[in-house]
Amino acid sequence: MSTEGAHPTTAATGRRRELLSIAAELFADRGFKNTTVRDIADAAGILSGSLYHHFDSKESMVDEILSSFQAELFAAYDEVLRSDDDARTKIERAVRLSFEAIDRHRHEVAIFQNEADFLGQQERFAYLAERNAQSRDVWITLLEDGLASGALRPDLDVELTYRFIRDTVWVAVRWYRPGGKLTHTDVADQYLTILLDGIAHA
Amino acid sequence: MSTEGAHPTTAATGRRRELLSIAAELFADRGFKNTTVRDIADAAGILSGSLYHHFDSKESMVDEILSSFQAELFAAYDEVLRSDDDARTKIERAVRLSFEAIDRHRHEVAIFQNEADFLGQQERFAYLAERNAQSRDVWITLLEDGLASGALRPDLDVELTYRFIRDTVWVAVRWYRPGGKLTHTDVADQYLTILLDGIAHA
DNA sequence: TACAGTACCAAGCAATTGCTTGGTTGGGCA
DNA sequence: TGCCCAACCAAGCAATTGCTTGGTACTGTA
Repeated sequence: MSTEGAHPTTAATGRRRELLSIAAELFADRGFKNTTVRDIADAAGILSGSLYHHFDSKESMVDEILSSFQAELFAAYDEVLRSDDDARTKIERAVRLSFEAIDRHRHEVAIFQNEADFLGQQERFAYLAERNAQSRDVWITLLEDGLASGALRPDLDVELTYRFIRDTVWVAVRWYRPGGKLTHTDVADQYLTILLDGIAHA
Repeated sequence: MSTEGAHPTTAATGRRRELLSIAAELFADRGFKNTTVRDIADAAGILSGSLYHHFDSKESMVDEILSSFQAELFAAYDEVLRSDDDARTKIERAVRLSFEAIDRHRHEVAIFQNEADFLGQQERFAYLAERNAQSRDVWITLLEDGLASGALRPDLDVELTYRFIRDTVWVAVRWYRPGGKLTHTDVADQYLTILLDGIAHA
């Protein structure tokens, strides 16, 4: 009868986490709708029905994958916001933090990128839209602080710049692979260089 | 027995085009796998079986949608490449051209962005990967010309810059809506400003 | 040794899916 | 008038889907 948190049985038994990880990889690669419970079970070496010993639906699997990832991510954003770094440093930290999330949670990021719009239509996943709004607030705040402090050029359209950064950062999940030639720090460095100073010759 | 072209009956009868347009919107909004032939038929006001009078499979519908769009897009790229504009102008034109494509063919762009990876696994859609490579060639050429002519800053990583531009441009299809407050030209202007000169204060 | 709980299997059901088949309708043309 | 043909309907089939049910093997604990 323990009812703390959205996922009462999140006290992962090990196997549960393992299955979620397998599911996350498949959801990220093929899409949620395009992954069958039999696919997941096959990858785990069990029968599809056995999944329902651990989870009560395929939906609750994505739900748990996404919500636990989001919780971790937004905790990190909050820390940046609450720090007393200057505006430019905060922006840099927020960008680096995002690439770090891509490095450590590619499947979760990919699922969110690909499925949030569609899943968000269901009431169960309404928190996805809330998180989106929350993320926008973070960035708009950072950018406005940057403008106010003179760190950013005054002719920027804040809303459009926010979208530019958001899209640019997260879409990297499509090609970035941990363990590849480029570390997530390398990518963040280059992206920040372009973002802050542009590609044109000075 | 006419066998010219990949789609023998592409000589659109009007109704055919109409059905493809309806399908494209649904594919873009819900995803290919997530759109049923009954969804398409309902939206068109006919029964699902009647679709098979016009097309021989759901797959051939996306196929036709994507391949005809790609043909148009790459013709436009070619024109930029063959022009005698300077390097920077060519880059600007290529960016603007992409936003124009998003404006005029949002559904097609969205489908390509969302489904290309998955569909590309099938032999039938191998041309998607080829087009991707072709697009990369275009951009790498433009960027290297820009570096050679001194229009771009010499410390740029060409490969990463290519990805940066590609991702940034196409991902805009997720939020851009024709007829909204911002025209595609507005968006292109702002994006080019950031891309070329960065967001930091000079 | 008895027992409880976790992790799973074996079989199958109801709904949904893409697609097929054989027929009907109505406008254009000779 | 007779015919054609594009466009559609009505019904349904086989496969796939998410999920359920009733049971079994194994492990740790008292």
